[in-house]
Amino acid sequence: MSVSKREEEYLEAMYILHKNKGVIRVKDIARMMNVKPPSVVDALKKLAEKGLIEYEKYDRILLTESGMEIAERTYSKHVLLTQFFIDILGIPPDIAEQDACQFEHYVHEITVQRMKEFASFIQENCSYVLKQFLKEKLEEEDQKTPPR
Amino acid sequence: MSVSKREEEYLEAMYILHKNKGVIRVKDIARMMNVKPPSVVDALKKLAEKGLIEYEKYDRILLTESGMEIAERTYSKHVLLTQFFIDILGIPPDIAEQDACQFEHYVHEITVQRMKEFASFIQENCSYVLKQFLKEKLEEEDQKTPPR
DNA sequence: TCACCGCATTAGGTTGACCAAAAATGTTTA
DNA sequence: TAAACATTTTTGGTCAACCTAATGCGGTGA
Repeated sequence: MSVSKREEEYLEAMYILHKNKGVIRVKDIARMMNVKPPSVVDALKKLAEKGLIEYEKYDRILLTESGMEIAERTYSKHVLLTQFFIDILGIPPDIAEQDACQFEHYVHEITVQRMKEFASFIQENCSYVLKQFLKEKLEEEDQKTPPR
Repeated sequence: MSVSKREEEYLEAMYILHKNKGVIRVKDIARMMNVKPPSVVDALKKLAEKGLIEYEKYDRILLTESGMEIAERTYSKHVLLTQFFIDILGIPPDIAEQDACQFEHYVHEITVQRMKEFASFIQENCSYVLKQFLKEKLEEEDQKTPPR
């Protein structure tokens, strides 16, 4: 049974809530996902049918093992992509975050893996060149945002 | 008026058809997009209403100036992303293609721009290291796909 | 302990994107 | 030039994801 992009996003939101606050509440999911509570309830029902979460109405919400697995995989892509964009390309953090947050749902495992390996490789073998690049780009950005 | 991801994909498909074959036909769009002709017609009507294409039924289909602009922007992101994945990360072309094909609709201009600049910078300043990386990864891949 | 309030849920409805089947149009060929 | 074929369009319907308004639940303070 396949998991849609949107479902993956719900799972990831729940995963983060679980990690940060311990409990997963409809209201908080809604806020994170920028939707209204009824939409969350719809989503929860579907995810429960697919066996990705445990959900009984008015009861606590939990990720099942397979839901957790998907969420973790997605979240780790998120983290890796964000790091790559910031540390290697020197993208501003908020932009990097937004890009990662979409790409994580499509990118192949091999691509993120390679980004990770590439980052290490460059940092080990020509970290000076990388620093040079990042410095240049940072200066270019500062030019565009003139001092107040 | 905003353009959905899907609409952007239709525009890009039409752009490529126009570029490669001169004419844009419903049947060909359908094949490229993996949908049936009625879905294409639905999409065409909406795109025409938004002023992104010229479309009268049974008549030829053309991108307007603003439609063309969106398509070109999207397509150039596509090309750039694909190149980066292949030339810098050493991702197999078909995977690179698939990843680019999704990310192109979300990625910020600055990120693709940076990828381009990064690629040039590395190729100019430590092309040997890059070659080394790609060689290693290629060898790893060959190991996994044993000779027949 | 019960009334209240915030939160969760249901009911009912919208929109975008898709499809199969049928109808309309355009094109080719006998 | 008209029949046959190919392509496009319409019709009518599905499904996912969302919403507002109304209703239901459950913990808290008077």
